[in-house]
Amino acid sequence: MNEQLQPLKKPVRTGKAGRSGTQDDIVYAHIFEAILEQRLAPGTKLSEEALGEIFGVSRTIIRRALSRLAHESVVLLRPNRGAVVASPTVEEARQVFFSRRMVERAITELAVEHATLDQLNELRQMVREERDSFSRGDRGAGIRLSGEFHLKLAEAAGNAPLVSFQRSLVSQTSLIIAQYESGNRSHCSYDEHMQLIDAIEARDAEQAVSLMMHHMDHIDSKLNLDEESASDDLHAVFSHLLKKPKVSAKG
Amino acid sequence: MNEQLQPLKKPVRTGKAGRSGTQDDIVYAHIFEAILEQRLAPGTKLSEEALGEIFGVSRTIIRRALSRLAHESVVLLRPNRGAVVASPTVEEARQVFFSRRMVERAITELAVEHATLDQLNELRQMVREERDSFSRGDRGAGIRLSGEFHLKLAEAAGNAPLVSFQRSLVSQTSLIIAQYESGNRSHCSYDEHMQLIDAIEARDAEQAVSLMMHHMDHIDSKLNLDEESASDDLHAVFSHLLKKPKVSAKG
DNA sequence: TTTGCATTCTTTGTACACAAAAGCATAATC
DNA sequence: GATTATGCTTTTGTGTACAAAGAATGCAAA
Repeated sequence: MNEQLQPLKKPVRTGKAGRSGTQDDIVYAHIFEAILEQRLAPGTKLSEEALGEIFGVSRTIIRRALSRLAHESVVLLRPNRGAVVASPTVEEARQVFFSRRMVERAITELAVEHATLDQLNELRQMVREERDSFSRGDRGAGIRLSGEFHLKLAEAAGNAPLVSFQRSLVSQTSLIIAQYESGNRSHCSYDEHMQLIDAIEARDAEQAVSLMMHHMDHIDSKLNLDEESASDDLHAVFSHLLKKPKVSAKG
Repeated sequence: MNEQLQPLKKPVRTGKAGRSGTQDDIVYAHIFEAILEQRLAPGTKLSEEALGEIFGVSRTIIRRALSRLAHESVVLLRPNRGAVVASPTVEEARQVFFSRRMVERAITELAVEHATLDQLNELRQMVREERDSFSRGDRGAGIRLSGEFHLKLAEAAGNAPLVSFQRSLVSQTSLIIAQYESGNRSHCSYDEHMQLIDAIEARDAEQAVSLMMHHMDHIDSKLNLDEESASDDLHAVFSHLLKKPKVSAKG
């Protein structure tokens, strides 16, 4: 209980905000990152007081961060019961993927029209970082960077509502991957990301969309959503009843 | 300053929540309704203290409601500067409409597959209410009910992320209509809504999507986004600089 | 032993007080 | 007379105390 971070150092990268972080941005980013990197398992209870102590801020800040996360369906906010890390069911996962296909298609088409060379080079840089993460075995960072790639692509498409929706979808997708990805098949999406950028730079809409749809298929096929989801499914079904306050920060 | 509602009576309809309202739901719904019905003009400053006094709750509740509205891009939350009713620019309006076309197409296709007869009858009931509002000259309620129709349709489609995105888009669309609709052409969408329900009930996907797309065209064509947006545009451009604390509750 | 109830304890919900930041007006100086 | 600086006011940001709602535990009765 008495382990506490020195008051809010690491700004993390909150996406793009120039002012890299008011306090709640920082808390938000930390919790989100912890969820993505599976240091916080689905179903884990997120006590306001405990988090406040850990981050050295009051419950007010924590509450705002949790509220944002809840709006993106990454945590579940139960009235009078507090927040838990969301445990998407198989059906919810399917719905997220359906929406993502729709959005990614639109984003790709818009990006072919609007993405600047600067933006495409930024995207390439992100893919390199993603590849480095996987090659040094940091799966959590890899998943996070892969998500940030798709978010950056949405920004390059230049449609604000789509960006906002995509942010929510990417967050949920990351959670789903963390929960359902079948073990050892490494999540090596960086190659497909690179090809996608090339097709966009060539302004080849048909090819770009085709690559994106295949990319979605590949992500999909790595998950246990369809067949063997029996045991995992059972776990997912009951995980919101079970309370396992496994705050797996190093003991 | 000393006019105050008796502490939070009218629950409004917050959408579908069984427990029809914690305090912030009620405040949220009231402010949202006021914006939709143009009792709060774009650019209007939303002071936390004033609203708290009006609704008889503390700033904490107001702040949460404003935060939700900001997440839906209905109000703009400027750090240390407070909240104002959003003033979507022409470009932002175009982006919202682009996203809406995409989402409405998907929703229509899903609704053809999944909507139950009960849901379709509920939708018909909503359209009747919408028609009644317009026929008794209540344009604000009409716009709101029209938006709620599209939201209900999204729920009938059975995809949670789409519902959430649609909620945000509908809110923004209502704001855009309030800001840009060219005067006297009454917003009589209820007829198209009825035809749409019929096509969905007939499970005629092609027809339903076609109707929906034409419906979008019609909404679009009633707005001043394309040509004559000069003066209105100027107003929109500067409304975030000007401060006009026109809290148009009856003085 | 098990089940139902009551009490206690933990955790969230709300209000309020204080601190800090931004805006405004006044005044002084160039 | 215009412009800038400074302090004054208003409004938001944050922390904290208190209230209320759930959950857990223990005791009693069947």
